[in-house]
Amino acid sequence: MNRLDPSPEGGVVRIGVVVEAPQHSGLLGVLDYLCPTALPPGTLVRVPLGRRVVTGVVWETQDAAQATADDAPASAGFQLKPVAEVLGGLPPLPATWRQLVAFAAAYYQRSLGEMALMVLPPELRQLDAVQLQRRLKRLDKALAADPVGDASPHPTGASAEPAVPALPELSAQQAQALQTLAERGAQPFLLWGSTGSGKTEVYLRRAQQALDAGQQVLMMVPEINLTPQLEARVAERFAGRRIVSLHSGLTPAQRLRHWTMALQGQADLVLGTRLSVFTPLPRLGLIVVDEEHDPSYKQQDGARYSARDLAVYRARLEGVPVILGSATPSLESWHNALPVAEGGAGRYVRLTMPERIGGGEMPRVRLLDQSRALKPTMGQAQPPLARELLAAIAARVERGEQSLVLLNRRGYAPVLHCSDCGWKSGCPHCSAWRVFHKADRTLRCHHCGFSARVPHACPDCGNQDIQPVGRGTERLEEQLAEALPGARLGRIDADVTRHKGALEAQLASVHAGEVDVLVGTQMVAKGHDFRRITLVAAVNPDAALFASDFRAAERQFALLLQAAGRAGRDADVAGHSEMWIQTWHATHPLYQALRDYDFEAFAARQLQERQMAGMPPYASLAMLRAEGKTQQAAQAFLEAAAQAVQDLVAQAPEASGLILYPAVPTPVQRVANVERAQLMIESAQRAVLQRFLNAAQPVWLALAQQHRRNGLIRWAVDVDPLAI
DNA sequence: AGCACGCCGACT
DNA sequence: GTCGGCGTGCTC
Repeated sequence: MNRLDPSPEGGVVRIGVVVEAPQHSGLLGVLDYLCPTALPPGTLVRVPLGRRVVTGVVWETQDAAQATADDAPASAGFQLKPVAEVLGGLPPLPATWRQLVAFAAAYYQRSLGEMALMVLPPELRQLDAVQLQRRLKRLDKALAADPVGDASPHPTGASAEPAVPALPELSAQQAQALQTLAERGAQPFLLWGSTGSGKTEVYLRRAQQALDAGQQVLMMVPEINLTPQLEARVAERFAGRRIVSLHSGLTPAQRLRHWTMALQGQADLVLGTRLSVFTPLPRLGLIVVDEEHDPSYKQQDGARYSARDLAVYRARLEGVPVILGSATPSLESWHNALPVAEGGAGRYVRLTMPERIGGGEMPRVRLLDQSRALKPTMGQAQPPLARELLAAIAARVERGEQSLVLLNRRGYAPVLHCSDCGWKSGCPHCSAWRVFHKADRTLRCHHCGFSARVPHACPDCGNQDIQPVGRGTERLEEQLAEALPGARLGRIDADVTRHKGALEAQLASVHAGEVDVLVGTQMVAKGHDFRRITLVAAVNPDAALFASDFRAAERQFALLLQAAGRAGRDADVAGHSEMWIQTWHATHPLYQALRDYDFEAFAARQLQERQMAGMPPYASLAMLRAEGKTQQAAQAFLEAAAQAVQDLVAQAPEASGLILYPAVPTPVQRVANVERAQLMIESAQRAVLQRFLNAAQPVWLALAQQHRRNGLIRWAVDVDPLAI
């Protein structure tokens, strides 16, 4: 032991450190190391682990003498190693950060170390003390040279001019919302406001108050690249403050720099995506979650956390207000904001802003009954666009107004089909069709990326006549071009956006009026402020009505309403703006509610269905997912997992309704030659589900070990799954 | 997860 | 004779 003690005073302290180690590594919890001095919890260190040195976070400190007095089972039989080095120069991560990470790890069933290290900037995990010191010195120099501005997303050379922009006048409802915010203090708020009602202005005003009070603000958005306008607006409004962005699109060095500025209190406002919910902010005073219903707040692999839910938890932890904003709140948030007297949970304060700023009306919704509209042309192979809709678009082209046609499916056609032998363009590695992309003549699998040139003839029978079936955005663009000669077409989807700068270029040409008809997937429905669009059409919105996923309707309603919000943003054109829904089910309640812009009615109906079906927010769900070499292997593990915890299920209180459903293949059963299956777990009480998962985890861990040689590849628990 | 050790096929 | 495949096992 003596040779491990480098301290001249002879004092050795045992410290607990968390390192990046997934739960199946067997290294759960906190690892013990020796250190000459007691490092405060939250300190970043480099520690030896096996034959390498890894970055870790000091979690707890214990006196060595005291430690030996305790039984210390974790280190029994181990020769404790000393900490390799301390990553000095950075303040320790705050206690609230550690509490947030600990909560997230426990709630989402991941190891503490994995959670803690995963939410640090990736670059930080690579650097040793010397390298980090160098980075910090450079940052200090840059900040000293430019007291405010350099690190902001829009560096401006001449920022000496304090160009205070004139603040827009508040509407009565904005003023009311701000007053309620001021009165109710540190609470969760649901800001329910129509698109165009000025939610952003409320965020900015409230943020201004926090900044003036010397506090930091965390502002979260679903996807930063899709909302460049918000970023610009924040930068403009708070020109005198240091604003940093935090998202996965940054270079590793930028991300480290922005994160460091947040931790050191140099950044006043952090604008970021879901990963920014973990940003350490010593002076945090306000959290904003914009478009809180957006599915991108849920991490979809690894530790599957919900940044929106963690934001609410964090706000309570730190005693600060959190504003969740949306025109179409998630039913969870809606239920939380509904007073108890109205059957809700009454946990959030609801702020309502029903009117659009400037008196602009939402577009009139027109439900176009396709079963009638398309009858005369039913003989054709491909259902075109309804004549009525084409006429409406053509009229707008003539008037110099713009139209947006929404189709949530990219590519030319979702599948190719041989009419002779029945061959279809399946993916050899997945249980899915390969999509025909006409632009580059490929058949592409959207699940595994497998791509090949489109064949000239049927690969099975040699028939030359293979037909595209169905329609994607490419084909829609082509059909519109044919039907509207002379109209200038534009398209925005993931294929266009793949090329860097293409999205910006395309948006700019729309804004410049160089596009008459814009075709796009859901990504165009988000946040963009198109001034001259007076018609939005959804041409294939019905699939969501009958999806097996209980959240499909909620998502579709939000998407359509958000899309409608793209139209009529200028009051002078709002009067004749329209939202067209080309549907086979015009009388469906979802469309009826949409026609009346009645989110409350839609939500009430959905909540009623959820309650009857025992679904969230009236029940808590977890999904046990497995991947295997065969479907049988994946399902065998799930079934064994359910079997192994039968007694735990039996122990749960009767009223909690803890149910394990049978193992089933996932909706897309095979991806990249990996078979996937899942098993749903449900309980009426979140706490019961949590206790159950905590108890089941070690059982499943051991079981998975056995099943690995039977073909189990991976498994994981997804708490509060978005899709089922 | 990494990174070892460890035992069986085709190459400088 | 070695280089290298990835199967099992360990890391405070």
